[in-house]
Amino acid sequence: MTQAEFEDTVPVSTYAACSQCALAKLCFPHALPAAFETLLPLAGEKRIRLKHGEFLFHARDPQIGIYAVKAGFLKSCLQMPDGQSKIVGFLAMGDVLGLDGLDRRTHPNDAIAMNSCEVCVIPLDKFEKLLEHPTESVHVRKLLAREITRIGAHAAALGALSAKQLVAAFLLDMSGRWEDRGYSKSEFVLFMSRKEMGNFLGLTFETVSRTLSYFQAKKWVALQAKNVLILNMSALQSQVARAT
Amino acid sequence: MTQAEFEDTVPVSTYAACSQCALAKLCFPHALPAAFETLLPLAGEKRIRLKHGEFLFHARDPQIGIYAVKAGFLKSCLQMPDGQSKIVGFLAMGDVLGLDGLDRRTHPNDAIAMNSCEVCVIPLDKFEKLLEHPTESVHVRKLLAREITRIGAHAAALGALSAKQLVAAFLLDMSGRWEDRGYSKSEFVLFMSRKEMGNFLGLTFETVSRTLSYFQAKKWVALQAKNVLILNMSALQSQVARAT
DNA sequence: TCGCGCTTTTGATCTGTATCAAAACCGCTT
DNA sequence: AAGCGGTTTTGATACAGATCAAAAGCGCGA
Repeated sequence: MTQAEFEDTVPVSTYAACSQCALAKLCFPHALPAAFETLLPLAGEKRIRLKHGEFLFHARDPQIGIYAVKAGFLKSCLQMPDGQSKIVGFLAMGDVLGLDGLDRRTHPNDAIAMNSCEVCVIPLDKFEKLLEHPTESVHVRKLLAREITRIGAHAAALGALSAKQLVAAFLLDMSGRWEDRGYSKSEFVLFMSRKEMGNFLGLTFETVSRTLSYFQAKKWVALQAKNVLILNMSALQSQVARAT
Repeated sequence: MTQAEFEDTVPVSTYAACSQCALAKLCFPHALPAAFETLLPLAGEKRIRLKHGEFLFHARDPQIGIYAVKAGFLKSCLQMPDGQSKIVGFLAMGDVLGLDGLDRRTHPNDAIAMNSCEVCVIPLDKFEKLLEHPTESVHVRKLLAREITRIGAHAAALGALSAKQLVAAFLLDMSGRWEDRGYSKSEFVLFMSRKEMGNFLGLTFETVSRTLSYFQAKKWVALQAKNVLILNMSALQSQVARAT
């Protein structure tokens, strides 16, 4: 898919650059200082709006740019050899997508909107301009390294933890991500279905549902549909460290 | 651990730079062309020898440099919250280690020698010099992106595949890695124990052993201890795509 | 060469999670 | 507000893989 075709398939609009974006401190924090003002117009000048279920990009698509989530939630999905699709990550505002395409200039995964999303686009040529500045170059390497660490921990968890441990760890992870963004760490909304949680955790949605019910029965969390209220954070933490 | 303490704990010796290393085309291929000769002395001038079970670095150690495997095999292990240690990757000659420490300047994992190893060290300051050259900078980003893709695929596999699929995929992966290094893709030696395979794949060693016996009974592979002879590559491939 | 400890294989049984099934619940559209 | 499709919960059962157990194989040092 070319850039033109791409712009044809999704609504694109032009906005202010990162300098005016409250989220810039999350995706490209170093681009903010006054000294870099010449770089600012290079990045984030376009945004893409997506509706629930729309693809930001497909696996195997040539990489057109790097993306930063401005609003909404997306999932990153890998196509398995046996046909099914596995969720390998959930993306929220401030998260950067598409960096893993830098190896082969092709995305290894699908990026799919889970609700109404707004995503900043940094076209590849402008991204490369950005990288000429050492500070940005270091930052991009950090983002890449962080992603390796994150997925590595996820892989280890999938291979080592029980359903209860996985679900507890997931709730704590979500809690931390909301906290990072300045929201409550004990009261938040899960933006994915039980099925998507299960897919991500390598469990069936029934097991996820049962496990959440179990935590609720233990009074560790209070649940209402996708609303989560964490009542006993440390109980969840020790559940992660315990087996079964 | 400081560089000095580090050198105190493991035998270190000085050798020729990458320019004379037959493996340079695997780790830092772009450093080879004549135009970059000024950069060559910066990299790979030190090597570390490790014996079976010795640590190249521990999780949480401050990052001292980037490493490239010259000979031997290592494993990268993550410490789980419940105490156990999970293998998240196996490293062989030409593989680069330690890049994921670039985020926090601290290694997120242990790197442990599985036999007698020789590892090239690129101290961090020299690595940064190397990065000043755009070609190397691009290459490092590619290595990082490739690692994200690799671990992502591994995580997806752990969450989605059955024991038979996992073991078949593992054999094919090993086969491919030997082929990449110019060896036979159908006859090779597994450099890890069944226990380590199981740890990596999220299975018990008994299940790994049973599954290998099953493949052998099917005449898809011939096994003798750690020696593998693949007799029916496509059967293994379709096993990966099939369930159960 | 022998013997000791560790790894691997194979068997028997158990269990956590998947699967199958159905009812309750929710968000949307009309 | 009623109806409808998809999601979530809960129950009953099945099974893949874990666990427990024991024998066989192998590498290595004395």
